[in-house]
Amino acid sequence: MSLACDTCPVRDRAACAVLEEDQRDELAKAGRTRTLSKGETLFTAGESLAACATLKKGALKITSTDIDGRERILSLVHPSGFIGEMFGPYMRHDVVALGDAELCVFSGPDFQRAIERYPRLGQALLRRTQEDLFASRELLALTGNASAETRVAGALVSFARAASDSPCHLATRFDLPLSRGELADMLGLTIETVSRMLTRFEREGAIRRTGKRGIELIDPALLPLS
Amino acid sequence: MSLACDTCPVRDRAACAVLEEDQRDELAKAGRTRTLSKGETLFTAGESLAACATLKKGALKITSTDIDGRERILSLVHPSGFIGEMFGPYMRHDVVALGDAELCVFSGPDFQRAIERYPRLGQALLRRTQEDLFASRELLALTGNASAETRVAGALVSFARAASDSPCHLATRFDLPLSRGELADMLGLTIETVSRMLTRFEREGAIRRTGKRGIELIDPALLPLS
DNA sequence: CGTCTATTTGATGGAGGTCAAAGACAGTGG
DNA sequence: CCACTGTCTTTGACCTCCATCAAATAGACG
Repeated sequence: MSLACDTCPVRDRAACAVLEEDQRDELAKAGRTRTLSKGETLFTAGESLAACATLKKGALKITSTDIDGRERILSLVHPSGFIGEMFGPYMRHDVVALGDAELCVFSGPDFQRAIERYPRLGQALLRRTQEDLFASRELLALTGNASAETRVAGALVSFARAASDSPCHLATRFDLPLSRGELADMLGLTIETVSRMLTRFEREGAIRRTGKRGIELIDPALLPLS
Repeated sequence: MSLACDTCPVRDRAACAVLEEDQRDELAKAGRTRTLSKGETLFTAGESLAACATLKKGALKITSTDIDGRERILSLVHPSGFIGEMFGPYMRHDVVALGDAELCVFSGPDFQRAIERYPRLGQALLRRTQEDLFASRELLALTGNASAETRVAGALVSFARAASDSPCHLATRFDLPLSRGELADMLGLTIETVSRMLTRFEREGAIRRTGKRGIELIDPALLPLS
């Protein structure tokens, strides 16, 4: 199935936005639309198939699972994000839908050809990959030697930033994109500790919780950021 | 000062190796050689100057420092490695020499122009940046919820792998590229804990230590990897 | 209303951080 | 050659923070 770029919700923001219209249509011929429902797996670590995708709707998590079966969330992917493993011989991580999601999927070789044909696409991806690298290092710094309090606070601020339109501004009301368990897996903590920290922040007047996922930032200055 | 690519020790492995000879000479005109001595800083987080570099000799660490002044090592850079922040308006992290080092340095704009002119260069950097991203995520997985024992063991194996010629083989004798303190900063532990774990591994017969930095892998199977 | 799952809260213990001090070297100068 | 100094590492004692275990609560849904 070929792609309907005309109606694509991320056509101006995704990597392919740097292409001319005819180039994008050409690329679209190599891609396929795919929908995932909550919890469904897009890629599995170790798969020999190199592939990549642009996320159109929903959210994904990139995870690795250690020997004892404990899952670690390495990154979150938001709409217009790119998940790419064009080069390696196999997929390095699991990629799973956090909720219902919709993507454009390309085979690794197809996409590599597109990069060679359209240098601007490669440059756009380079920029994106560098951003992903910085995000990964930021998470590394956050989970490195910070206290549980600081980690949870940092995650809240990071979600508040992602939920606002401008990246330097915090949304005051937003929904957590993750369950307590997923938040714990991302921060290297346990469900109980995450829950306790949220309770503490609410008791101290920094946030208010509405339902399981809703967060309202009352006084971000009370969050113990590092 | 223009660069002497002819005598460059990493001319076949660095990103610029994908260029034709005349293209590389052209790029060299924009670059400068720089030497650093142990502990010297190449880039400082927050610097407004976008720049990038290829490491020719020595080793670097990429670090971030949190508010209480605790340093976290986010990545190590080995010869032929690329340190690039071409796009952002400012440097995201500190980059410091672990020992004496030698590099080619380019200004961000100069290098961006080179990428536009030579698409193969951009593709090579994309591949490298993806590798860096995977390495960062691997460290994230290692330091996430593993025990101190597992983290130190993982670091040892990773260094043993880096010290051997083939990436799937472990060197049996090698020198740690980091001090105890740096190792601790990289693994999110303390100096004392790192020291205790090394003592434990030696007592259990997994390794032998010679001097401060020397490590001999006696029985890697005894290392408690996850 | 009953069942299932996600979350919260409490009690307890252990891994690792913190504080403190002793070695182990390398370099310096007498 | 030998003290002296400064830095890095090791080792020990103690205590804190967070994981673990356990149970209560809250929603979601049939």
